[in-house]
Amino acid sequence: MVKIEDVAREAGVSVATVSRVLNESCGVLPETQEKVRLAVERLHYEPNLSARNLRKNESRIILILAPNFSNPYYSNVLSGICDVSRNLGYSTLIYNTYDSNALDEKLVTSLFQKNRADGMITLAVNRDDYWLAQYAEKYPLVQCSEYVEEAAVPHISVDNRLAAKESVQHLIVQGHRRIAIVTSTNRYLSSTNRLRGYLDALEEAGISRDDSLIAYASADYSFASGKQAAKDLLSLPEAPSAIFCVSDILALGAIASAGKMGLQVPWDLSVTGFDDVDYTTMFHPYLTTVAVPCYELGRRSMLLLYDHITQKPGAEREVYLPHQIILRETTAPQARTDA
Amino acid sequence: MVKIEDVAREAGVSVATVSRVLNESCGVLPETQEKVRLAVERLHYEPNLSARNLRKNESRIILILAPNFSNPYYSNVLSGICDVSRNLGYSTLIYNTYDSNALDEKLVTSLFQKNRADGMITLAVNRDDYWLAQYAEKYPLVQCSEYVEEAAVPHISVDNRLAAKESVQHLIVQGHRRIAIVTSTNRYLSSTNRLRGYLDALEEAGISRDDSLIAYASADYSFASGKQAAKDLLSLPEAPSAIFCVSDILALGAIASAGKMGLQVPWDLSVTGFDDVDYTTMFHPYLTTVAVPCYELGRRSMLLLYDHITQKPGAEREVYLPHQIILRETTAPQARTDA
DNA sequence: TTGTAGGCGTTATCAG
DNA sequence: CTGATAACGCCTACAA
Repeated sequence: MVKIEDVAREAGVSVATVSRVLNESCGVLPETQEKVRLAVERLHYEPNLSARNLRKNESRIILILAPNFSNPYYSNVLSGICDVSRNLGYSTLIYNTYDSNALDEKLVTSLFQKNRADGMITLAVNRDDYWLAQYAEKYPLVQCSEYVEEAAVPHISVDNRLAAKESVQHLIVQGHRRIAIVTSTNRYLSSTNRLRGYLDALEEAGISRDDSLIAYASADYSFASGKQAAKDLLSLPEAPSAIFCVSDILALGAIASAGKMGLQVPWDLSVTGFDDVDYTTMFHPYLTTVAVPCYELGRRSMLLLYDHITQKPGAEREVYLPHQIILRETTAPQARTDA
Repeated sequence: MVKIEDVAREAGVSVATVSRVLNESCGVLPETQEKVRLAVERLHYEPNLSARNLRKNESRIILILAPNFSNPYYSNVLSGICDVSRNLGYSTLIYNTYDSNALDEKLVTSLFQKNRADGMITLAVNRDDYWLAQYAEKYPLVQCSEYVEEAAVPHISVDNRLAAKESVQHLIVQGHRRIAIVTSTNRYLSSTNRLRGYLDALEEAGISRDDSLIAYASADYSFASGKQAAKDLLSLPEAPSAIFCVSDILALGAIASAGKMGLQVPWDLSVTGFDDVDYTTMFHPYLTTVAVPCYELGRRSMLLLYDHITQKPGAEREVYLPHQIILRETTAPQARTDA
């Protein structure tokens, strides 16, 4: 292993000078700098990060708390984070939280005390993970997509409530009155807010709430659970003519269920999803959904975290990125069988 | 920050003793051990990893070189790696290689010289990434799924050639003679081997090779490119009655193409995929495919890497995990229109 | 069984 | 502008 001392000898200067050239390059004669650079080249010198980190008391590592990445939503967010962090000179350490819950305060705190990470981005905190607030006072933290409403901790997401409302309004405009929702039993704030948005839309349109039209899929938005939830809904004495699903995969499950029960989407049933992941346009009917800028969400999270790590004055604490309602083939005006 | 010295003072022993308890626990009186443990508890002491790593010349970090994780195949492998590495006391650093190619020797080597990682697992090397061989002489490395055939570098995968052969044989048994393949323009060994397996099966069955039946989809197995490749194939004067695709997503694209051209799968066309990712059973017809044990592949990779890091004598250098042909709804006996 | 002390490779504070 | 040197927090001979 070649170290700074070797470079100093090779360049005929002191280690201090080498270090200066490597870091700031300020206050060193251009010719001395050149000598050092050449020596570094010749020896293929790379500074030892453990030593540097020890000395500077930093790690240049960002911790990412992510649930099962198989969800394409998360993989896109991850890409965004990784791209930015690399540009900023950080490495990204990924901790699998296995579809939340296991997200343990002690584990996380220990990683920071041990000086393993300079900051953290969470992708799927539960709305009641209150411990985060206390944690954020001590270490740089950004919550991406999901966040704890009551805690004043930096977060970045989409306006889920508004997006859901707009999506349901589209259904209402199409003449639907019996509109169901398939949400999830997880404890994500997004699920709550999408339900709120759904109710907002109904209320504004003067449609009274019917709790039998609120179905719950599994915590991890599994296809099977979406299928089951839709089946239950469609088996109701007064079945809905439209279903708003809080995730694309759930919507796909709902469509499958409808097909199995002999219902044609969108003619017999309208379905909408959320997120706009790739497979929404892999099969007909293409899914009407809400596009969420996953990659951008990731990118901005890292940028925001960096502001907090570097203690940039006036760093934002709350960012909402624009969403977009994408009309495709799974919604249609209600067939007027009643009224 | 509480350090080992504080613990020593609190416990009334020397730092050496504390260190011993923390690491080996050998040769320390049980009662002394207890004193130390209590002090650690009281002070919430966590050893500083930078310092420890500097001293022990290790990082306890594993580098994972992965392409776009949005591919569910990779996310499952990743889960397997992460689970094992955590148990082994390693953190996993993920480097996005953006659908290969950018996998740069200099970048990787520098990460090791800098002492940032103790070992590396690659998920998608190209079959001609020969530099890996030299690299592997200096640093622990395991290639997962894809590997460089000519290089004697540890790798773990599935027997792609055999699996492909078996898959095509299933088609042959069903009476198909004009069997096409949709492979990819990427430089993965798996693509090559699946093509070899396809040819093996044909040859063994006495079916002569027809290069017009070999189509190439995009390097990243995109749905759109699968669609296009299938379209070209089906537009042939003598169209194939079965298509073997080297990836599930490609197969889904082929099915979409067939549908668009008025062909019913499996009655008018048989299609098979590869990998068995989740969405193969999200839409009818469910895909006949080859199941690859992704999670297990990841798990075993990390285990193998650990053997190499710890220089376990007789650590394996070549591991093949069993695959499984899964018959579902996209293959059927050929409709005897010819012959 | 336990303690003392030197050093891992850097950076940063001083003098010069 | 440059060089010597003291930390950073930990582990591990070696000594007791």
